[in-house]
Amino acid sequence: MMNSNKNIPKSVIERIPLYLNYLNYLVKKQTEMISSTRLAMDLGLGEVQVRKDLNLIAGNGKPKIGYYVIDLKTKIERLISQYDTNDVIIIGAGKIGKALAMYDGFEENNFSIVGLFDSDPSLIGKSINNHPILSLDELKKFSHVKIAILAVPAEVAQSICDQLVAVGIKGILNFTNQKLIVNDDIKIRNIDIAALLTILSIEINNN
Amino acid sequence: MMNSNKNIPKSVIERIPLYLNYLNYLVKKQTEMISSTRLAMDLGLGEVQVRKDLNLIAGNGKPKIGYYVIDLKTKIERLISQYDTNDVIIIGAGKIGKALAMYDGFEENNFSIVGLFDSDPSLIGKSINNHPILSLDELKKFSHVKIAILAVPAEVAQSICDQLVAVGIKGILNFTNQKLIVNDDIKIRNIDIAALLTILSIEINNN
DNA sequence: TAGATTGTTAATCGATTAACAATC
DNA sequence: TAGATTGTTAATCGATTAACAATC
Repeated sequence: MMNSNKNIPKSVIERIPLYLNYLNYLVKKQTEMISSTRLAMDLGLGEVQVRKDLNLIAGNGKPKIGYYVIDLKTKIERLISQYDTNDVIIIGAGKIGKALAMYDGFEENNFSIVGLFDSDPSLIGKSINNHPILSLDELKKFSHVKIAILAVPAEVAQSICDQLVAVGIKGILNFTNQKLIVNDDIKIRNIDIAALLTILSIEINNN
Repeated sequence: MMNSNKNIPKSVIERIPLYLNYLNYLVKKQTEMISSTRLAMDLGLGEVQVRKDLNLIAGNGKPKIGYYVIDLKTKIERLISQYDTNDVIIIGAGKIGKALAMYDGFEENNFSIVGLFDSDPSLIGKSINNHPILSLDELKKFSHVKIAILAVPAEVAQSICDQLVAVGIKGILNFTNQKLIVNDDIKIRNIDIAALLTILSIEINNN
């Protein structure tokens, strides 16, 4: 089974969700074709950049015509779902973990929370938004899961991260402000709301 | 009142929360001095980069000695709090807004949720985690607030964004996947959890 | 065909890193 | 003083953009 990996650069990968999101909107509007010019305008990107990105991702724009919406969407979805990355677990049922478990919007984007874990014995057995809180010992039963959302105290983040990797997790959405050290086949993305508010503050104050 | 604005580049601003976070940790450990070498190692950054950043931000490292922790922290905090950006409002009491209102961790980082708004009349008057849900008409009473968290449906995001700007908001943390068009004195940061999960999926699938 | 749009090659830009000078 | 660490100048790298060629 040939794998046509063109090794997409990080900067391009980070724009793919934008494209996918816009393509979904076009599908809903039943738009068949889209030009890079239009796409660039609506997403606030450079049009050459869009063309380069789409060419790299899909490689089949037609001069004078543009790109087939469905075709682009299919190509992008193929990039995403080669392996099953729809099932996601949340580690930590504290403030953030709880808020995430309460949030019901994952399904809309084809992600599904299939487990919620905590190390606090007094929480285990309770449920948040129909997600029973499980002990970390049960992690091994979730070995098909590739993505974990990490929402534990910073002090234990690295050690729990190591446990996750040990049971086969390949990608971590890290809500802690602890920098995680992992092999480079493990992918990490960090979300820190307070950090983003801080950045906004600095930008506002810097005129 | 002289303003020693060195016009800090975006890439540097984005690292400042990392530094601040680490400095807080050092203060807690009662560490007085820190070298760029050490800082770089612990944060996973290049040491020349750290030196350049700190020099730009604080400009007072001492060869052979390093940087005074307290001094660095003070300099960074001065960047942040020239204007009052501690008070934050949340717009939208739907899935995400609710989850954010439930999340109690803002105070730890000196941010405080001072208002929660929604346009749905059936929600107004109710409370989430002791935050009463207010009508958007009441926005004008919050004119001292500079930062808003936007968590409304994508379709209304731009028009509500415009309203926010009209009442004096200078920075928006945008949880919608709508690209917001604003004057460039208004600062925007986007958070899209689904997009980050998608990026992780692609990276995992791309080997 | 002519014109609109894609695709590619070269130039530019910004950020990072390397090499080295300055200094406590 | 010698050595460790900061600060700066130049080189490198990657990503974006500009100019233009290819093509439906």
